[in-house]
Amino acid sequence: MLSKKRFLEALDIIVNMFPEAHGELEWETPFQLLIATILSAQATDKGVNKATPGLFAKYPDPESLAQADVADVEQCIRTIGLYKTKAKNIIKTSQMLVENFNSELPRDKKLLQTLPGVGRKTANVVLGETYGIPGIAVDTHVERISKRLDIVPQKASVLEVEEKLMKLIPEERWVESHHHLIFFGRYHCTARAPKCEECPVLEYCKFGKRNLNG
DNA sequence: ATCCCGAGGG
DNA sequence: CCCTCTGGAT
Repeated sequence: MLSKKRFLEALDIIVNMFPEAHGELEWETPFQLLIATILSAQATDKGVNKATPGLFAKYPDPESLAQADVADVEQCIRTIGLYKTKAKNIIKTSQMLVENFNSELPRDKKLLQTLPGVGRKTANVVLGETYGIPGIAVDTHVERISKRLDIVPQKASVLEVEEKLMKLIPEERWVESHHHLIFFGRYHCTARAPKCEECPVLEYCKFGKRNLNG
């Protein structure tokens, strides 16, 4: 298991690899970020960004999306995976925002998660991006990197990964670190063919050393 | 544990 | 072809 000190050293190197790391979903309002993030489940941000302009042109706010026809919303987002479930969820979420939350996003993590399609990861992303509320969203990249660096057991749940990262990283760095880890996972420490042979944190990485030695 | 599910990459 | 993508609900 990698120590806290060693992990923070590796994290600083990762930060320097992608100093400009940021959220890549495109949105104009907190509501649109929420919808885009719901749509991003098991989908690439590029795929989501391709569909959301058309969706938001027709349904820019909770009021309009709350009254939308399911079939039309499905049409708008059909190129994104899991589109049937997502169409239903974003309409219902919009209805709940209008009816229960005065058309505004609840800033409370638990409350936000009462919206259909919004789980822990999505709530963390939205609250961090819009209001700067500290949190670490554990997606497929963050989970993979945490396990490759061996800061959690290979069988750890995403919640256990989140709790471990919150222990290792100072709270004021949670939101930015999340983005750095994502960029590292998306563009370097990829799932399929990770670039271990040219990796600046190889000396910290159990997985990488084993990967190169065979 | 299983289902949902299209696009892009290797 | 097979794997992966800023998961969530049952």
